[in-house]
Amino acid sequence: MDKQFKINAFRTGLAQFITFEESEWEIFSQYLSFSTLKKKDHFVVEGKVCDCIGFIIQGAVTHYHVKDGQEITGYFCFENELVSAYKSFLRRIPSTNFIQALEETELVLIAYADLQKMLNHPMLALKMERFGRLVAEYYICCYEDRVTAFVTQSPEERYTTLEKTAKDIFQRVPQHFIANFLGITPVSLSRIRKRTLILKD
Amino acid sequence: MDKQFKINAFRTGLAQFITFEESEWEIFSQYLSFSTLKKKDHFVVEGKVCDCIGFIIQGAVTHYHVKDGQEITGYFCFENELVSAYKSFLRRIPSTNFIQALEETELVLIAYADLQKMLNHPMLALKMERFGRLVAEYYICCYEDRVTAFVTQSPEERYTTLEKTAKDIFQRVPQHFIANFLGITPVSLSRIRKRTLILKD
DNA sequence: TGGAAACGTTAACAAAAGATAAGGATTAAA
DNA sequence: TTTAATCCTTATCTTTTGTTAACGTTTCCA
Repeated sequence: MDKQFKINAFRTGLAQFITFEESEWEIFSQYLSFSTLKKKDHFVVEGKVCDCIGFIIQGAVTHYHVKDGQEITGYFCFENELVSAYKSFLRRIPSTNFIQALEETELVLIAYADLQKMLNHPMLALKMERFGRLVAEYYICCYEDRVTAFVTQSPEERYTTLEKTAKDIFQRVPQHFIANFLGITPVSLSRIRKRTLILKD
Repeated sequence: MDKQFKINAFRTGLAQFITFEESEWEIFSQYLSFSTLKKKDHFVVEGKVCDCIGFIIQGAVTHYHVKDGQEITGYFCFENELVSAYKSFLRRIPSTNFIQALEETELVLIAYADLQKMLNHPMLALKMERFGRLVAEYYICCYEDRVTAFVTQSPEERYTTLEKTAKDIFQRVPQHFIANFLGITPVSLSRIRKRTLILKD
């Protein structure tokens, strides 16, 4: 995939958070790098500090933990979303989970060191601080909903909500990943689907 | 409680995020206001836009949802922590939950409108953007752990972890609130406690 | 293209959690 | 101080979930 295309797509995608003036973009874009993950390639590995934030131009990734030798999927990201092991990235500590490409995935990357340089760059500092703030605030809102769902809803309710609000995920992600995401086992999700399907008639 | 004391405590407490120069503090502190909540007073009510971020000088609050007429506690905050219904505050939408004082609680407040003024204040803008970013990043890290716990751990494991890492909560918060926080019913938590107590001998 | 791996469903059983109610202890309030 | 409210525990029963394993499909490679 062409770099210029990726850069443009990135700029468009960032508009949900912030827009750069030409002069700012010229500087900002010099700090970007690019990466293509093949299916099953890892973006982050447990035990290593996550060094980049990625923006997905094309493709999809999963976040998963390994517990007792089992992989448990906690999250997915698709096109036009940022991806990183944020706690690891922000605190510079080893990641506790893996991030892996579900399909061939095209990314634009911002390295931690480069982000720091931009935060210290007189022309960019204010905008980058704001950019960081808005991204972080965005995730807070997402997380708030997610935690609320775990606290106030049953697994079946969480499934029903997901099925209503993000039906496309089911076309794109194996069902047992979605089960993990909902905090239940694949077998249990299969049962819930059967139950709720009958009720729909 | 004396305002000057509260302001000083606030400044000290903010040091976990950011430190202000004298000149900055003079401006910043003019935007602060103060509040004392009596036990059971609400900081935020469902259906209303949350207008402030509070910093707890003294006291404790709970976040709770009402579902089918039942109160379900999702979170607690204590001294030296910020409190707000963030999604409501940030997006200017009605809150989906209540925030209520568990004890008499002393707060320093930043109103949304004032925060915007500070973000536009030439002397303060950069620092406030950074402040906002760091606070939001802090919560992302908290939320990441919380969601991970829901996805990868059983209720019993979540209880055991909490009991290890934040035992003091049990001295300060009714147990059925903690049950909600863990995503289970009070009856179930009581059983888990009995189970794990026996295993300890 | 043939064999292996991955995936979803189902069954059977065990374990855990939810719902409801009752009882006792503590705390708060009238 | 007496009454009421709050809180935790326990018991019983129902429902749901977890666990393990089997089966048939589909997908993926080698």
